[in-house]
Amino acid sequence: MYPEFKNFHQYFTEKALVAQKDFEKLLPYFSVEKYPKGHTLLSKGGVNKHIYFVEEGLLRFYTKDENGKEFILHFAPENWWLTDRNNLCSNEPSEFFIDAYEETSVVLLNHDFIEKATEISHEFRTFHEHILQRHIKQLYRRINLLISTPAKECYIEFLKTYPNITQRVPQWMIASYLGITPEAVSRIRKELASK
Amino acid sequence: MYPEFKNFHQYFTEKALVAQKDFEKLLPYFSVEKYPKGHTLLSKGGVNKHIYFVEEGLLRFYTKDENGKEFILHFAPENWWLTDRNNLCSNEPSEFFIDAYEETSVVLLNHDFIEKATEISHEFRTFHEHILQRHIKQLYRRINLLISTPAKECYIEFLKTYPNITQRVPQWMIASYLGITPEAVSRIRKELASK
DNA sequence: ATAATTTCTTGATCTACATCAATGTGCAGA
DNA sequence: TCTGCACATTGATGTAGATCAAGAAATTAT
Repeated sequence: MYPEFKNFHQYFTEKALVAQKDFEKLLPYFSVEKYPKGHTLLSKGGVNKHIYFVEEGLLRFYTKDENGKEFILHFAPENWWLTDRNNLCSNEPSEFFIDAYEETSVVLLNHDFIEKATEISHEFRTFHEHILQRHIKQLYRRINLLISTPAKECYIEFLKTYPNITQRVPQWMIASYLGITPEAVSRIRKELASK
Repeated sequence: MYPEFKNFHQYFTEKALVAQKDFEKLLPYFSVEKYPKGHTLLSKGGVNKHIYFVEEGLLRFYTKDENGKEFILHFAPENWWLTDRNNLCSNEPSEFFIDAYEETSVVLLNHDFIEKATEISHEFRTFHEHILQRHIKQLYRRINLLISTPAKECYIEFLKTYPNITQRVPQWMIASYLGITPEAVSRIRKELASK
């Protein structure tokens, strides 16, 4: 069923507990897109009101400093959400970049979808609120890690948050996510391996 | 008007653009509390489903590590919101602490208030969504700062976020918020003063 | 006011991680 | 298969900020 958005469907019915009949009502309100490796979905200064559900592949959300150095705020592999939430409500230009690191297919939603879905399905409404709250909590956890913990433990936490992503992205992206250098990641790994 | 929650009222009518008649309908749905300096509103392991609007005073939101060292995630002076959002939806015990660093009076809301307010006032609904999104954006900015920027600039950004808080809290709390030591804050200040 | 406690400053050393540089490794294209 | 090129490793050295320690200043308690 729904080969193009199997994960999305499964997520809605099994995680968000949205009834199949409600899901069917929502079919007209979203679309599926496929992006090649390296495709840019949002650049600094742009406006992008989409909410992405990653069906397959890997997106990354990041900033660049004056020298073009990238800082990754968030990876989004299969079954993750990604959006520049600021953009949703306002028309302010974004400070962030989003691009596809692998060939990626996404389910494309916008604010109307959320409105419609919360109207149709009480389950979705509750679930949507829940994921927003959980997202905020995760961000606080990450801040807490960054201000309280040395790089080695941040790396260990990273592995827990994104199991198997290590094999899919170059080391400098992990370093960029952790706020350290690729060399430091290499040494941390060496040390962890020796145990 | 409303001497006990003047700021709250002003915030609702002027910032959230809630009509006076709608505000009046909400009067039965919240209460005002006053806490003495040092009062603990939430401890790790506890559950606390309140949303606080700080009418007067100063709350802080923080964690502690195994050695009891505190890490401040968030200050909330007048006109700020504070809540352990995870707690709102679930009954999981909290990982965080909240306490009053000054004598503080808060407007106490809970999830029902938000439901009611979004039902009564479309303006509030939009505004509430907006502040959630903005909150997430702020958290990403902070993460971005932490992974990309040396302590001095983090300190400068802190001053922008919380003008005048410097005079109200000890230096170690600022250090704790920035993830550095009080000595480092002292040196950063000295350096900034010499310009 | 005096004592006690907390906070702030400053200096001396230490350490985690950065930077720079060289070498090694695996994969993509001719 | 050889040639690049991006990526990973390792070593040598530098530096921001930590830690430790002592004294000054400010606050709070007696």
